[in-house]
Amino acid sequence: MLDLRYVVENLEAVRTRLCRRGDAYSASLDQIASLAQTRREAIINGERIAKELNDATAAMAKIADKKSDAFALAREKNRALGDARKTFEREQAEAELAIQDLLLGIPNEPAADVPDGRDETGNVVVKTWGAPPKMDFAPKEHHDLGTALGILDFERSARLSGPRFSVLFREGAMLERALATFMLDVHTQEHGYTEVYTPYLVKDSALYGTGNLPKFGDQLFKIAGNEERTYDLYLIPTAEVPVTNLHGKELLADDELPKKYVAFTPCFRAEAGAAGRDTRGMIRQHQFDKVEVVQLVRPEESDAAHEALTRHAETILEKLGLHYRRMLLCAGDMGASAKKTYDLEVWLPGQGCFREISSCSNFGDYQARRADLRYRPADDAKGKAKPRLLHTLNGSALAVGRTLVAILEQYQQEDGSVVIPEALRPYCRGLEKITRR
RNA sequence: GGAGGCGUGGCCGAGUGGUCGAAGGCAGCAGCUUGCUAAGCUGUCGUACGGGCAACCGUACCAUAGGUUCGAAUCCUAUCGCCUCCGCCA
Repeated sequence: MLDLRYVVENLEAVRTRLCRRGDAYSASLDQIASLAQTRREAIINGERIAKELNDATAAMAKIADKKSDAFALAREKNRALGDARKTFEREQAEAELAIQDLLLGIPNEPAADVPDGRDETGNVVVKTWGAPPKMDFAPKEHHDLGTALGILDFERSARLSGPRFSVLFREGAMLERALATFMLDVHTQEHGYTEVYTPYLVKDSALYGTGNLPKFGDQLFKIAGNEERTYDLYLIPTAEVPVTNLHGKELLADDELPKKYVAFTPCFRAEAGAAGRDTRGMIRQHQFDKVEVVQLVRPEESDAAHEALTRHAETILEKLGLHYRRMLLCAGDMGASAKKTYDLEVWLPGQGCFREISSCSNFGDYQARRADLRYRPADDAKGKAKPRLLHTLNGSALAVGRTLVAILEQYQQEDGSVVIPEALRPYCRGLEKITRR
């Protein structure tokens, strides 16, 4: 969410910058400006009357005889003031509610160094690491490989849960678990992240905090039932949601920053609107595992933290020897909450293309304002510093299922077996290769 | 699931209808001390919004949302959360 005062005072500049996303949100911005004026007038009027009433009330407290005519008269007079105040307060509250609704629907401003572009064709290749593995045969796609090896099963998962799920057997299941442990170890031991285990169900308020609600509810699984509950629960679409909101409504001390968390969780996505896309295999599922890194940092540190965090994700790919490239997303292809995003795309020889395996974003204070993430800066020369909003960042490091896919496809052999990357072998009881049984 | 209790400032903790934004303590900050030494003394010290060039002024905020009242941290209702006991359970 953008700051109201900032929007009102920089209306045209905001309009121009949002335009880069493909929609200037002009109508919303104009409504916000107008409502802000209404709100300001209601505040001024309401406060004037509140002052009057407070003075009158204080005077009443001094009347010794509460049964006197003077007291009764004052009471009558003040009743009207109280009603008037309530009217203005209501007007203010209504304006604020409407403003809030509009602001929640407005995306973040793209950073200045984000390229123009309306969709993924506007994204820019920043770098490419490694090379496609040499294969003197036609590479297979992961689902054919995995099914033949008996480690992937999409028939039974369909029977159990419908489309967009999978069952993993033996080395498949082991690899999933090994990858998660491997990634967690690297991030906690080498990159300084604190491992955290969170709930997989969250209140809607947490989803407002990260920006998944109110606009993208169709991507979420909402938990049905339970009449007695007064709030909605959702399955998390990513660990970003519980982890980013972890310190919501707290006031963090300067010396506990930056907060760096890594969490391994399942992710649940409705994939509405993705009908027909990636229907085969493990690329796009309703449930998948992901190791997510999240940072809460001082505002002036977020750009550097974004570069570092992206490197942390890349490290995993490099340790696994997986050929990939880094993309800088253009303004039109970024998520609504982000101000700058790098996607890491891993090479899939079976599909003959790069596929997203990680998305690393800097959100500036956009999520922090929604989720109420603040810290008190260290005292400056002028004395005690005011609380400030933090900046939030996160990235997949990595999507475990897609990493498994990439390993199957990049490490496949002509006979259909799959070599296990060396870095992963200690997590696989030393196993070097997956072969057909 | 049943019974009871509790939610106050960064933290702890007073306060049960009328100058209470809220005593006291801790932490922090500034200064003074330097023979009580992981010390002592003094002062200062919330957040948001609105107005003002500014000093500053005003309003709101005692879990959250409503309500009663001339007036609510204090009374009422609902909700959320935590604690204790019983039951159940992995």
